[in-house]
Amino acid sequence: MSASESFRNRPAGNGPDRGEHLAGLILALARRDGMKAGDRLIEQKLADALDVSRAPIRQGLKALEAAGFARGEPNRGFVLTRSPGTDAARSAIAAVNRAEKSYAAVAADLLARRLPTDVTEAELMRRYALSRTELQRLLDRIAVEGWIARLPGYGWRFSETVLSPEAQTQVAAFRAVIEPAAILQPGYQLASDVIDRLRQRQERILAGELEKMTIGEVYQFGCEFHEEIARGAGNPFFVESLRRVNSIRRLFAYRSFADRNGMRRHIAEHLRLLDVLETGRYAEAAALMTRHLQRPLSIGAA
Amino acid sequence: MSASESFRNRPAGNGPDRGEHLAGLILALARRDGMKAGDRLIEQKLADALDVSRAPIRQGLKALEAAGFARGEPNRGFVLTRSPGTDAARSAIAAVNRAEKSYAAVAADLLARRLPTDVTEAELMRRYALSRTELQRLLDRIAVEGWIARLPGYGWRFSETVLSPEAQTQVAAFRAVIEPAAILQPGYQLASDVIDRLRQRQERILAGELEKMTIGEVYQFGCEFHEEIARGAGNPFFVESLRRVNSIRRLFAYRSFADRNGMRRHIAEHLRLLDVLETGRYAEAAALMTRHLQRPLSIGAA
DNA sequence: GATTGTTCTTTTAGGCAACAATATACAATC
DNA sequence: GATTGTATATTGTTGCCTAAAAGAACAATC
Repeated sequence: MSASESFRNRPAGNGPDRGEHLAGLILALARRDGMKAGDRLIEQKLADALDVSRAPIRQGLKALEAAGFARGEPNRGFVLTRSPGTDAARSAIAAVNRAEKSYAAVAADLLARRLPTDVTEAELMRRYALSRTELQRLLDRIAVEGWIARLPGYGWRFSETVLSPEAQTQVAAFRAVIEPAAILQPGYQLASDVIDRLRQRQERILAGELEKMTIGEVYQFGCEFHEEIARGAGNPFFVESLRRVNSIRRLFAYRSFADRNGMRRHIAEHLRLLDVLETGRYAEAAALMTRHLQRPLSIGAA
Repeated sequence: MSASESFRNRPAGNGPDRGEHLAGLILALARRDGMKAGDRLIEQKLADALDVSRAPIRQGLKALEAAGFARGEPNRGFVLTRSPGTDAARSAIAAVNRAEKSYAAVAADLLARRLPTDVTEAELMRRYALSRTELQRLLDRIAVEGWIARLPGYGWRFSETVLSPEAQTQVAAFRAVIEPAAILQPGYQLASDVIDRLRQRQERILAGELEKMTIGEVYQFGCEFHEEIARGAGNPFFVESLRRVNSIRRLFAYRSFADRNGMRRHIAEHLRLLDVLETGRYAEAAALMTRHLQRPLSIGAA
């Protein structure tokens, strides 16, 4: 068998090791649900939560055990051995897979004008050393986010407008319309358990987790917060359009840095917003949201 | 060569015959631009307009000649022989390709609850007799429109909310927010040539073309009108989100019928809107748009 | 000078077969 | 009765190869 032979038919997966990828997802889930060391990791529950079958979950659990975060015993399944909120856990989660890396690379290259607006698949495959399928997945994802589109013939075209320098301002303007309007929709309501959950998470961050979080995580939580608020309108199109612009914002976030003080004020505003929403004063909440969105916080943290 | 041999490596194309497909696109373009019999069909112009190279355009022109809509002379290219607004032209355009048919079939099956929310590619390939690539294109398109998404493992999941019965109301509510807000954006302006073009098209429809148009065309023109208005805000995210919901509306439009009288009033409102926009009275225009969107016109014709 | 006709290269898509990843069904265990 | 362990069926991916579609460049023609 030649050296190159060993690369033939290499496993598909979404990265160097599908198991590790899933380990990260499981850990992230455990973290989000506030699980502690000693809690059981039930395969079917995880599978349902992550929308996969038990097979890949199992691989993830094995990888998690190998990394020292879980322990498995025969016929008893796996148990979390460490709190998923530690530094080590975070670095394990942060072990991004190939797909994510290529995504970031394309975004960076595009923003730095190192890519032409029109590209062919073969060109991209070479440039980022991706298989056809990997590239297809990547392009599909980008297409859904709206900053690339298939040309009728061969090739793809990047959206010029969506990634222009003005895009950030335009996203802000768009959000300033959408988000308050969502709150003002007739029938708007946010279930009290949702409010509680959001409040807890914000408080946990304010209490100390902020320092331990990566910029990506802070950004992620911010987006989820705002999307959850918008969801109260009971109209998926508001949430959808918000997600869409958030995915664009994330592109710019790759190059932004953290402003911890601004974030504190920002999170305080989130909590205030929750208070007002809880009492059903929606007009006031919408006004608050409008003001909140006007603050010129550094990009990665709304 | 065996019988099955002749099907091996059959041309890619987007349907039974790529040439006919392009003939349709060319005809539609000619129609949209109001071309008449005798006008020259310049290859490069068509190629640029349709984002393709001259090669496929050429095939389209030949197909058009074969269908009797154009005549080609050596070293002179092609000339339109009939007005593209006739019934025959329409049926030629309506000769939808396989891709479009599958799209419509999936939409219909889904709306009629004949499809489960979770589906696998293999299942869909069998059901709609599509090759893998054809199916991938179809799924990608649907994913961009936002009513299906890839599952982490095998298979795809249809969005339950986006196609629920309430979706139409929700789209309306969303548009009622987005469209007037777009007009109210600071710096909003609609170039006078854009206004002229829109006005001409609307007047042409009102003058008589309406009777000759299919429901799909009426719908299409309506969408383009509204998107063009939104474009005046100079913010692509407004236009983008509008396009997105319009593609959802189109799904429901497949089952709706025409209401010619309602449409007349509708188009009259469009013209009135253009008048107000032309004079820069944006607040008034936004109010007009709000009212316009509140009219309960039958679905396929906004 | 613009447009068409022609040629040549690049790029993409299809089919096939092997294989890896996933899902599912059922037995074993706590 | 719920959960884990295991076997089996199904699904999706990969690589290679060929053919066709698209793009680009250039000559010919009006």
